[in-house]
Amino acid sequence: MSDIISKVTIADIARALKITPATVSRALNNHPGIKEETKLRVKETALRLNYQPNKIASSLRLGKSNIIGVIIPSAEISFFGSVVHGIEKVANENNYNVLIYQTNELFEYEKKGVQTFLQSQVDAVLASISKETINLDHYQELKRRGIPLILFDRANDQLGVSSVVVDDYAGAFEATKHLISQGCRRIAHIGGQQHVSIFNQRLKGYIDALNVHNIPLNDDLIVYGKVSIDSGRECMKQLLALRQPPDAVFAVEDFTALGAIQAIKQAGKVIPDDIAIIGFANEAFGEFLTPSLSTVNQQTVKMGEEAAKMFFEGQRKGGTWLTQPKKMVLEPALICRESSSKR
Amino acid sequence: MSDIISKVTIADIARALKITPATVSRALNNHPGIKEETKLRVKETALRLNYQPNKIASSLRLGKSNIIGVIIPSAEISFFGSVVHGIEKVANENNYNVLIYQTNELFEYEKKGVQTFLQSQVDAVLASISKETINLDHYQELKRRGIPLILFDRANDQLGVSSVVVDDYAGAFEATKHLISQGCRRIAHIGGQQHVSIFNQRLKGYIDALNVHNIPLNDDLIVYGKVSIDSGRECMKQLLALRQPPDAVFAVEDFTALGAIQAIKQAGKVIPDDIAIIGFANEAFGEFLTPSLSTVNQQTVKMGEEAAKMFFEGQRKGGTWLTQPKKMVLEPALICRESSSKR
DNA sequence: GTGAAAGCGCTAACAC
DNA sequence: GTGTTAGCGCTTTCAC
Repeated sequence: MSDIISKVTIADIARALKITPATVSRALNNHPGIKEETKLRVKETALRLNYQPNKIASSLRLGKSNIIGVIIPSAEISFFGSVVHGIEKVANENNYNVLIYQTNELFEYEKKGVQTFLQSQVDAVLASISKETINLDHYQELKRRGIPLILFDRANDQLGVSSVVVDDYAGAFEATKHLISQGCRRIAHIGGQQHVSIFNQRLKGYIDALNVHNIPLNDDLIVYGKVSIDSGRECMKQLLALRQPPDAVFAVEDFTALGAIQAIKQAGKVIPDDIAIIGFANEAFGEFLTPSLSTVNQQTVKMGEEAAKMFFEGQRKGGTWLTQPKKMVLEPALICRESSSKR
Repeated sequence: MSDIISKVTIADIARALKITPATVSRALNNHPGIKEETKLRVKETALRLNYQPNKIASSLRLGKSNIIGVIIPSAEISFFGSVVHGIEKVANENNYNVLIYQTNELFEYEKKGVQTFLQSQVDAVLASISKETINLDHYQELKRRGIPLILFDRANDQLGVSSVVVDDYAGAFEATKHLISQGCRRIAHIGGQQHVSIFNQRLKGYIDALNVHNIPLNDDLIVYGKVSIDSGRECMKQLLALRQPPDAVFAVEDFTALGAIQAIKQAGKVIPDDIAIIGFANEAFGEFLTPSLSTVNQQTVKMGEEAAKMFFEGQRKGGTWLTQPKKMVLEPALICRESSSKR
């Protein structure tokens, strides 16, 4: 019954048509200088025999795999899922596949990811650096081998590679400004690890927005956490314990904001009346919360698309490492929902 | 400056040590019958030259790619993200990589996914069938080629392949029973497309739970939607428009439940007091809603792990298509949160 | 316009 | 315990 079909190769097609494998290969690849008629006959036979090209063989021969390796901290964070979606879209349009490696925010896994991709002979690596990572040598290895590296979101300028990021500073500035416009004056910030540049930028945006609006900076109102629900909750508790608690919070991202919301509710305070809050990232859950969470949208799909496009364009120009690194900065967009809208 | 290193191959190591490539290959693969000393020298040199094995070449030679192809409807649904996580875990332990293909619930993409995987020479395909798919011929093609196929969650018995599913019937039964235990008597069900077996099973579980508890079935209280937030909202509106609206709703999954919640709130009714509600799938957002959403947990990570394990076990026994298909049924677990807990 | 032949990097039979 | 040789399936120079 279920006979397992032996694989059909280019040679089988050649035999069936009494021509050579070389001609079949050329015909299938629409090589100019192959008679139209031959092309047709080859393609017809390929279809009839149910031929599927062996990409592995082709990759070996051509020295390129048509695979993009993507390194992300976690697929559970919808932000990254969304970026990957954008990457996949552009990749598929260019006949590329995408391999994903999750680092779980761990440096060791990140190193292993690069290694895996090296062995898999990916044609490029698109990566978002893990929060834990400080040493960047493993990425240098890609450079030594001439494999394009493009960073997105969690970028790093020292590597001298192209990147697509969102203007975190501007996003933070707008978010803070928005809280000010709602009448808040004691605006707290729950920040993240300051060696991660995006988190540092958001802090700066917050500070400058206060300055511009002549609101004195208050050290008590800035706390640093580890960027997670739990950490957000703990940081908020600290803020609530102040003799004079804040009337608004700008959280470094949405999960942190979520934790903060839980702490605020637990303390019996009302959002946004007692304390207004805004996050960053536009995670999927934000719009479903009660009150719904104000946040900053980062154009995730576009970020992925642009990162992938950078690779394909660099490829056309002969190698990303040879051309000047480009930095693309996407404009963030404020999303005002209930959690920050005072009447 | 940035010299691009030419690739180091097995031959380079051989040359450096004045031995043959064959020996190097064997040494690197820990072949028994290679002197320990040789192995050491080879590995040392490999490290020194910064050698990275070329998996593509190895794959071509061995006729296996060490890649598992995974077909899912969407990575945005955290349910699938979570299953993939489980698959990746087991895959990595077995030195395998995972390629993901998203179908966006579209039949055409599903076909294209299988095709892509065929060309990429994946060693196995793990898939969850899209809602739109009825024709299953593209999966037969995998069979013809002897490529193991294992289904998860959205399975189909006609294909005669192994699968890992959750006991949807039992989950639905428990969910409904729980609503009954809370004192609800007019329990509605917002169902999904009935040709998708998991949705059909959930309907059955709902019906039987009512029967067992002597609650008469009421056709008005069963509406069918397309399993999305919007559809959930619309279906709920229908139910609210009844002369006698329900006092509880069992939604076919969490996004549907979310839409229903929005409609209930909009109508000015209180959850769970006026209408209790429970979903299915334990999506990430459920615990953050207000009120938090009761639901049924499906052991997603385990589902992925088990599906992957099935492949590796079948591999040891010489081909999944030759052995009897196995069906693994995971037990769902009720998660009671606020949306269904009457005082 | 098509054929012949070599080779991408690796591994496995078969030698000895 | 290691070398020799051939070949996985494809593409591409060099012929003619």
